[in-house]
Amino acid sequence: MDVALISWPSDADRRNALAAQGVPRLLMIDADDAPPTLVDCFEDWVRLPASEVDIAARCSAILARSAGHGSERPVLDPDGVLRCGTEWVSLPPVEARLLEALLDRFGAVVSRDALSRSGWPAGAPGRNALDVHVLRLRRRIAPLGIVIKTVRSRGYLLERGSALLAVESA
Amino acid sequence: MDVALISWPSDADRRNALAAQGVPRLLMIDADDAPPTLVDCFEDWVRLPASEVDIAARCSAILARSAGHGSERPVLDPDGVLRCGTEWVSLPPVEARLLEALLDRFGAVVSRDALSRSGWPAGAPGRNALDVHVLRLRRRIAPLGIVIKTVRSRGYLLERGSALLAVESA
DNA sequence: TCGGTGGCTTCACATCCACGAAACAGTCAG
DNA sequence: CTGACTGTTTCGTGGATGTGAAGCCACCGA
Repeated sequence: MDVALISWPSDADRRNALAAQGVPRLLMIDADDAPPTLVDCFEDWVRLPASEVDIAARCSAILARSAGHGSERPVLDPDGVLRCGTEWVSLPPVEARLLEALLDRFGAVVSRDALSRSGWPAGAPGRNALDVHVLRLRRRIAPLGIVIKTVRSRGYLLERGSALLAVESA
Repeated sequence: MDVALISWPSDADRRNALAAQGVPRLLMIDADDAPPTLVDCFEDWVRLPASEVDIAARCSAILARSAGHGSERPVLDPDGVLRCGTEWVSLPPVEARLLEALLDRFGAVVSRDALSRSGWPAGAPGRNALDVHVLRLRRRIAPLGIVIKTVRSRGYLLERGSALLAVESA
């Protein structure tokens, strides 16, 4: 695992993308810019110019934090408990299986077919069941700051929500 | 809650003392010194000279991180006395054994079966005995700010109550 | 540009089962 | 005898899962 070095605020998009996937980041800001508001425990910033030593120190501090902390990526334990940060929710069996499939490809698209097979290994019920379960799953995991995005006609994609990130760091 | 500003490395003793107490710290180091190795999530550092804005930004980042760490675990004496903070309650034999099992996996799910085996090593009585004892246990430990959460169809989970955490940290 | 259509979202039910809770009864110690 | 501890029965409530149907919206074709 490595720390991503990001120019701030010019590379804000890349930062948000990496944050959504829980990748550790170091934001590099210029002398005149305002310091960023950090979105999670796996982020830090330095003001340029900075020495190699300082940058390396901050990178290893981030990694040390993420090691002791468990990742900011959500974790689903075998009992159907989804944890993210200090919060957790319990997921009923079907939704747990669906989320597991999404989590295996965190940040990437999972097709409806693949999801359906994960949720109902013995064969899916009605076509609409998946939609409804995704809806319920969305509402259940929303408090954890995790979001299921729709990729039309391709499938679904799991990532960290952006709205809640702002709240958390406030 | 406030962040302690500490000169580094000259005030190392004070830093260690505060770290032991879990007080958030910001280490201020001079231009030529090597960056410190951070001991926990509640610590950060800046290189002097630094602007007010930068220092404030780092302080609030520390505070944001510290939200949600550190939960105190209750302790169960061999004689069936459960202590948490300054409060305590005494537990009857069955409930003590149940709580012991929950405590062994504090914060994680314990299945009803496992609980049942812990509570009645010689074989469980009726199916509902467990429900009733969990109910009684809940009421008994509630004053200590400990909560048994139900994870439907999976088991139970012991954790600190959220309401009391809010009160305590206020 | 105007409909249409497929794909997704959401709601309203219906069913089934797990768990919660009360009320009651038996046992044992002080 | 009294009260704490334990176990059982019983009933109610709410969660989990599926289904049908209505609504929205982007996109495609005429």
